[in-house]
Amino acid sequence: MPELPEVETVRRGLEPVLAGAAFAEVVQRRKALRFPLPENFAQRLTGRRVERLERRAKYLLATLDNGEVLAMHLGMSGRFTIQRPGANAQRPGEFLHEAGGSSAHDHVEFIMSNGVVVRYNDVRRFGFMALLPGDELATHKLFCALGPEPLGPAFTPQYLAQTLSNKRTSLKAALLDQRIVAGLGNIYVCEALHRARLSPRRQAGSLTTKSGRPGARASRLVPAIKGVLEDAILAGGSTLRDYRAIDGALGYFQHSFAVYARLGQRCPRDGCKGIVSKIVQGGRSTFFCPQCQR
DNA sequence: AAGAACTCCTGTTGGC
DNA sequence: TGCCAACAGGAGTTCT
Repeated sequence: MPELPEVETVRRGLEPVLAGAAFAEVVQRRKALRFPLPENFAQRLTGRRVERLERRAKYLLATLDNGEVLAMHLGMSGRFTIQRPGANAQRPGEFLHEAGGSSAHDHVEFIMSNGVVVRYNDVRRFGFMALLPGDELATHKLFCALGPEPLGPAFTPQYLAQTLSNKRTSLKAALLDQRIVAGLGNIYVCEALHRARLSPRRQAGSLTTKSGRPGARASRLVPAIKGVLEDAILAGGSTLRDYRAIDGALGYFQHSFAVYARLGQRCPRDGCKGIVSKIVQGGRSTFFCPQCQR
């Protein structure tokens, strides 16, 4: 479910309640999510203080006062909700979890020293949590192969053209590959390719010119990716089905989609008369405008 | 060895 | 209305 903008929105919501607080109690309702939860998970967290909450790709990283890092991935349907101390009555229109009390698919609960209850809910259980030594993060198998942050300075047209050179897979599949660039998912790849006027079917290696320089296409694509992500973060992410920020707020970037989930509608690009198409690539739906995306 | 297919899981939706 | 197949924001594993 959540891609980089949604995870970043969750991070910004959780950071004020987690950073500086300690785990007073940890409730673990099942042994495993996608993978087994860490051995002695609750015991190892209890009493630890969270020093900071960061994001890498689609991971949330809570650095603890003993040097360990709690890494959390939301998978497709994972979400965090918070219950503030004394917030018992459900107010009209309020997100269910804000009313307090756990519900089905709440798999982990963090009761913090500041009285806030943070719940991890994940219907499909494709998410997972790991507890790792901080100094081993960079070399851990979950993180060592991740590509650069798309919003970071290392993600440049030069980097992308270089990395994609000779790749025969589709541009769509390449951008979903977290080893190439880390944090994009199905929605934002579709949207970025539309902004860059590039076909999702184009061979990834075709971004590289004969001279090996980035060329016009890579030079359009990189700013398109950054722009889409920045706009989506400003909008609090996209709510398709059930994604919410931790306070229950809806993202609203879905209202700005140019192509995603807009099959059959007019391409919104000025002067383009195309109709949004849908194809399947690697088992995932791709939305694009065959008219202006080449 | 790159690239594509399959897999995990539950809930919702759309077509008949 | 009911039933059932298709599909959903991800990504590790297994195949070809």
